[in-house]
Amino acid sequence: MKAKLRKSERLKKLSKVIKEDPFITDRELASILRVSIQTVRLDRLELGIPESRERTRRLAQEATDKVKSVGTGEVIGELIHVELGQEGISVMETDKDMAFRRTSIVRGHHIFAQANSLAVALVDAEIALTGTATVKYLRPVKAGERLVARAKITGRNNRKYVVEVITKINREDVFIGEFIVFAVERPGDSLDA
Amino acid sequence: MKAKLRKSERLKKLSKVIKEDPFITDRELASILRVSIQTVRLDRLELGIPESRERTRRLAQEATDKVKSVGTGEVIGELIHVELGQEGISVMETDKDMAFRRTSIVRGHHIFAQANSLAVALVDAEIALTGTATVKYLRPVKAGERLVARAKITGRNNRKYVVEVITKINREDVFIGEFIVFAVERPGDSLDA
DNA sequence: CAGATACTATGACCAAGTATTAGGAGTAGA
DNA sequence: TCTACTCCTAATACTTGGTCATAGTATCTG
Repeated sequence: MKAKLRKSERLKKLSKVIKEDPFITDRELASILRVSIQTVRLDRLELGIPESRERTRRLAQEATDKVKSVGTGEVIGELIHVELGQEGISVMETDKDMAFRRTSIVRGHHIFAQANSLAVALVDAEIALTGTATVKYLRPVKAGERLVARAKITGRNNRKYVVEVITKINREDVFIGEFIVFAVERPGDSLDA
Repeated sequence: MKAKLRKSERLKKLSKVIKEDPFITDRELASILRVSIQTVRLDRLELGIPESRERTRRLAQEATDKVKSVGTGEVIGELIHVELGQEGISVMETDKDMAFRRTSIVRGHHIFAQANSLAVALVDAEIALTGTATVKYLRPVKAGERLVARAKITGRNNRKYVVEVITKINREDVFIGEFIVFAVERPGDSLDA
């Protein structure tokens, strides 16, 4: 069974190497693993790993999609309900890219980002900017948990809006924040209260 | 000179189309532009546009680099000075990807992210989590401006740290925040004060 | 020893190119 | 009108990084 062991180890190493460097070609893989190119191809086939060009293509596709989904929507998370000037709800799926690697705890600024962009989106004005924010993290959020943020405009004074945001995971509050948002005509206007 | 005009227009259209869809092949380009593949290749050569696979490769490379620069470092921005448990400075270059497209004003959560991650990094503990944050945006930040955040630990009570962050652009304050950060042994510990 | 499993080798083929050379079409100036 | 020119197309040979199928060798194992 010596060969089998060698093989399963090689398969592991193969996927590891490819994960680390998706651009690598079969030729390079062959020389790293000290086997023939054919073996590498068979191994890839067995593991269902596509060819180098396909891997690169997917990476690029994924990346451009990601950029678009972040850059195009002005709101972080998915807006599932909005009553302009009143209230709104946004949902955000968290993943390990948002978290500290050691603990899998989502970094605070992602939760803040969801809440902040929702608060800003609620204000019915050409341009709205956050003036101040007071937030509290009630419990750590694990990567993979689904954040539901509900925001309400609770006060208004001229161009100044008070927005309260509560973010929950399965009905449990995990984050609460108060945002003072300003509707601005020309950027550059003072943000002082 | 009719042909020349047609050509220069074609070149423009070529780079435009490629910009919109970097994955497109010469064959597809040829049928879109109603010329032969050879012409497309010559045009690309003239414009210094690499082949489709190379373009994809670069896209993927760029994307993975970006992901790494965000995901690898636990701190948003570049840490240029840290005295653990005392103070630290981080610098972040802003760009248009961080801003609202219409106004080029950097979204608040990016500024928050820099300050928050710096505050957390200052705490000398295995795991540190933000408990509460109170922040104020003093003036809008334009894409391209360089943010310098300086954080100081101003108080400590057992596992609870008070960190004050001031973010400046050329000595002008643009953001000020107070973060209460908790040093936690086991994730899941209460975050209440 | 036979048979299975693992590995290597070979050859035909493909996509999407590069690089080069050659030739036809239209146009502009002498 | 002829010539020279650019522009476009075509044809050919070669490259990379593969797929797919098929055959041969090595090695272990019952």
